[in-house]
Amino acid sequence: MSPRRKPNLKARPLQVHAPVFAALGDEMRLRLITALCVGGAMSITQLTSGTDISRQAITKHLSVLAAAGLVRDVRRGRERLWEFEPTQLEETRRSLELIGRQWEHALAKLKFAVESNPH
Amino acid sequence: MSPRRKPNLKARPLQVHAPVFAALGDEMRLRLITALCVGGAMSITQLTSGTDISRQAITKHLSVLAAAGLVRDVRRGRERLWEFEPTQLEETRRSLELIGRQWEHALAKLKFAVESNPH
DNA sequence: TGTAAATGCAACCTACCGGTTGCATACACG
DNA sequence: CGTGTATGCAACCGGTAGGTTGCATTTACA
Repeated sequence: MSPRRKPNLKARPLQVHAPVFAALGDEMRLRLITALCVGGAMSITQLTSGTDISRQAITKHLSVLAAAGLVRDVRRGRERLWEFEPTQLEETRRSLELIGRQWEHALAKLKFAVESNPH
Repeated sequence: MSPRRKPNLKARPLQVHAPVFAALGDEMRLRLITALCVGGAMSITQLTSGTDISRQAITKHLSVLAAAGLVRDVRRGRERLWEFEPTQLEETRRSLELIGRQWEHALAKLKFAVESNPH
């Protein structure tokens, strides 16, 4: 018997991560994530300054990121601070890792089949 | 001195991965990737059967994935086989990993600042 | 050689996405 | 209490993404 890999019990289909990938699929939103990640929690106006688009556009981007669970907001006085929320990103990253492993596994199986039936 | 982390020399900004994330941000395309990954190279018609959308739609999705470097095609006779191309996906996965680490690093720095200036 | 299968090309349509502008609202602070 | 700052809400707009349909082209094979 070939050494059997431990089955991944909570193997949710990759498709469930589509909204997260879609949220990440925009340069400006990736910049926002980076900013929040290295700079800590920031307000909308803070995030807007330094960009060349309007505050409303930034607000929309933050909404998309929040809907995907990548950031969350916390009210403080009259301002609304946004902060990076690492859990969802990490989970999505692991799903990519899993795909890579499945690929290696498929390759190994193919190689085995070829070797055991060369002609 | 706190133990300094080895600087990541080829630290391309996260934004360069936006097209890859955008390509991954669609359920159907994630299904296609999964299919190619576990099932090996497949033709367009093979990939179309089992879905409820047209062959042309599948072709477009494959083009998007190919443009992002996630799949590649190889002609064989009158059919065109598509196969998963793991390199780009792995690189993108590592960029997510990096973000997570930057976040942890920022947290640690914040904690240090708070502890060394408690009042 | 003729025919059906696999694919390519192009036009078209609709919905949504990223962005703007204008105005309303909440609230810190002198 | 008034004023400026930070934000919310909604309408609007152009472009493009995702899908379809129709027809042309290539090629395996009887």
